[in-house]
Amino acid sequence: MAGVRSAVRRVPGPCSHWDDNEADFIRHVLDRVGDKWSVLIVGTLEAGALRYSELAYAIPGISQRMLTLTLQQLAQDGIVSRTAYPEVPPRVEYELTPLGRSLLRVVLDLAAWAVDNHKEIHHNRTVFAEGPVSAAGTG
Amino acid sequence: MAGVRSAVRRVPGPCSHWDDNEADFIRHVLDRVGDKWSVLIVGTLEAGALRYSELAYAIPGISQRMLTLTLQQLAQDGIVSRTAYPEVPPRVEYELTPLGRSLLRVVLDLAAWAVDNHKEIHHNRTVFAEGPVSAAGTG
DNA sequence: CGGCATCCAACACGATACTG
DNA sequence: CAGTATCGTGTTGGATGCCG
Repeated sequence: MAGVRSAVRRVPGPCSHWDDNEADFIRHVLDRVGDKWSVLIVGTLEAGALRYSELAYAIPGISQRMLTLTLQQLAQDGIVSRTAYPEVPPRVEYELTPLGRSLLRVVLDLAAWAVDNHKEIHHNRTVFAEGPVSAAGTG
Repeated sequence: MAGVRSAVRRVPGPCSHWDDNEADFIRHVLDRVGDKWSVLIVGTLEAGALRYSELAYAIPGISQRMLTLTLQQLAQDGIVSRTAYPEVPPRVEYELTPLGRSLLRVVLDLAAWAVDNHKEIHHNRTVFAEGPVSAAGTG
């Protein structure tokens, strides 16, 4: 954790910013967290394990492709666990892992920030459209 | 904040999940947070105000197009402030607003989570490639 | 039921060239 | 220096159809 801040706080000098290594897997996590389907799925799974069709049902806008794809990604990262029951009518349940729950907490914080500030953001966008003037004297 | 949880915790019943309204602006925030350029810019601006060219310099991989575009988005949302100095050699400085700083904190938390868990995630992806078996008995 | 493969449209992004 | 406009392209993601 301290590693991140130490990498971030460095004044943007000549060429380097934060280490490419760190930015790399941070970007990877960002790809998951920033993906709306991932967030929606993780959020939906907060209540407990759900079947494939239940997820598809709970998240109206999603396509089978995206549902399957995102679930695979999340399963690969160990965020959700996939349990297939070898029954005649196939049944597969997805559930948040401990790692997934810790991610959920972070995502929830993010959502909380969004809720706290969406009014201000919306307001900013509105006034921006009206008069985005922002200039300063020459000195 | 409680609004989000209350919307999330509801068991995915018939058709509803979380309110479309909430998911809407959460998605909007996600579009910013999930965008690597936005994160990079916000992170780079942590140190203080920077000029357009300084940002381009500090973030090697970015194109003018993306830099301008992302900066506009961030400025519209009130995350960064744009100050143009009417000098002969044009000078424009970008700086995090209080809102932007609060976002930075959230992003930093996210990055911290990434740092804390990237080893486990990477490990999960590895073992997933080896033996992703996960089945349960019929009951 | 759960999942995968294919096709195709939309869009995001980068590179380039030009302006004030 | 700080952008804007345009074009080409790579990827994303939805719709469809088929299989265990």
